[in-house]
Amino acid sequence: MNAPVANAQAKMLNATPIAFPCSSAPVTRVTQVQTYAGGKEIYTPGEKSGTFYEVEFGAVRLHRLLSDGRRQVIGFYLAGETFGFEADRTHAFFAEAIVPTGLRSFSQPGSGDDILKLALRGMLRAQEHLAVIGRQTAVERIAGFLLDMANRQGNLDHFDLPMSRLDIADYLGLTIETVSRVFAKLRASNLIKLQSVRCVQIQDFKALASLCA
Amino acid sequence: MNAPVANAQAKMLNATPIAFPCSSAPVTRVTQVQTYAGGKEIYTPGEKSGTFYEVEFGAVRLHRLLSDGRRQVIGFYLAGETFGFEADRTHAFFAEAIVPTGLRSFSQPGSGDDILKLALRGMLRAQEHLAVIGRQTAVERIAGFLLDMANRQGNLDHFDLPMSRLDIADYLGLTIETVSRVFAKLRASNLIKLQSVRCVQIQDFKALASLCA
DNA sequence: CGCTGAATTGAAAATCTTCAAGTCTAGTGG
DNA sequence: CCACTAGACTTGAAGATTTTCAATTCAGCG
Repeated sequence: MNAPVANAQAKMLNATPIAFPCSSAPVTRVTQVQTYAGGKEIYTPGEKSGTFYEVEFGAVRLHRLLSDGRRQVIGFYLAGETFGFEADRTHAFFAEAIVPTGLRSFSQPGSGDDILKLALRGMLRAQEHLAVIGRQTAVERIAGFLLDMANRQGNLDHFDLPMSRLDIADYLGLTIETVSRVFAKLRASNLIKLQSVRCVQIQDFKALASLCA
Repeated sequence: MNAPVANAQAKMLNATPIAFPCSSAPVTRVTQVQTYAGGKEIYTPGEKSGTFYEVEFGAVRLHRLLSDGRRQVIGFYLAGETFGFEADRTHAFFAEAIVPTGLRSFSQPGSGDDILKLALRGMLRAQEHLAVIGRQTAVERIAGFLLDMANRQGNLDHFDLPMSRLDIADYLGLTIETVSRVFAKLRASNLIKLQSVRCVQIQDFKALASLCA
């Protein structure tokens, strides 16, 4: 198995979040790391917000449920990325660990500057998401998604896809079957290679980028 | 003709932006109102940002161009709404007046609190946009779009659509023909009524909302 | 070794896009 | 006042893409 990053702590399972102190405080007071098993909820809609989380390792998914039972994935957060502050005093989404995940939480954001920087980054991310799913075809969306994921993991030769195909589908506004078929097509065209189902190697960056319009 | 709001100043045309002083300063220093004819550029990508704009009347569109010539509309801003600060020091999008429009500009945002509030509101709007175009079918997207527009114009019985069908299409990731057909279908089902091409009356709020999943 | 959930694949049906005519409407000029 | 025009909008039909439903295949785990 080749997954390079996200499964590093795969052995640490089923633990309800356990807090433990942690030294290197980057921005503010309450600094601790909690670990979550894959699939564990971090918060739910309606809970009061005000706490931020930085992903130490693993991956987090934000989503919401539509009234017909479908699910919309709002975003993914990888190691080093921050989430948890939303526009309201109250959370609008579900946050879940996708794989075993460590989160550093900040119950008091530092200066107004810090929180502003985070808000702007959050907006940038939302705009990038918009840019990807505003495209018309499934191939364009998935190519854009893969490039974004590669970029966020340092443009390594190969990288993890910690989320399931269904997560990707719900993120891109497609069905799981379409996602699967587009992956197959990209692989058949030698644009990507799947080292395993959830580990992608981009073989032709330029060609992939040209698909994103 | 029935357009209630956006064309109030339709007679004021072709003016290159003209600045004139204005008294009621809501937040900060440099306060003035500029008017733009429909179709006039407000700023372009690459310009340095730092100035905010509040729409006094009219409507503004943010968009960007894809490499294949297609256009993505990032958002619409109606009277009372604020735009212009983006994640970077530099604008990432085109901003254009859709109809004759008056903008109050703030070259120095007030306190950090003010700018943060605006950033959070901007993020909320981006998330709502995501929620709308993340849906799978054209009917769902347009129903969601109409409800959003109605909501932003005070849930009046009828409201303006200052933007063209093409603008709507580029906003929702659809073609102009699909937008037109869905409007026709909604009208045929008595969910909406078109008082004119760009003035919508929602006849069945609940039914429309139920289409949004 | 056989589960079980995830992922892939196939075929038919539904939806959307594309291309090609129209139609409508506001603005112009006779 | 009325035609005329240009641009926006609508509508039709064919083709392409995507979804849906169903059946396999695959991978990790007891």
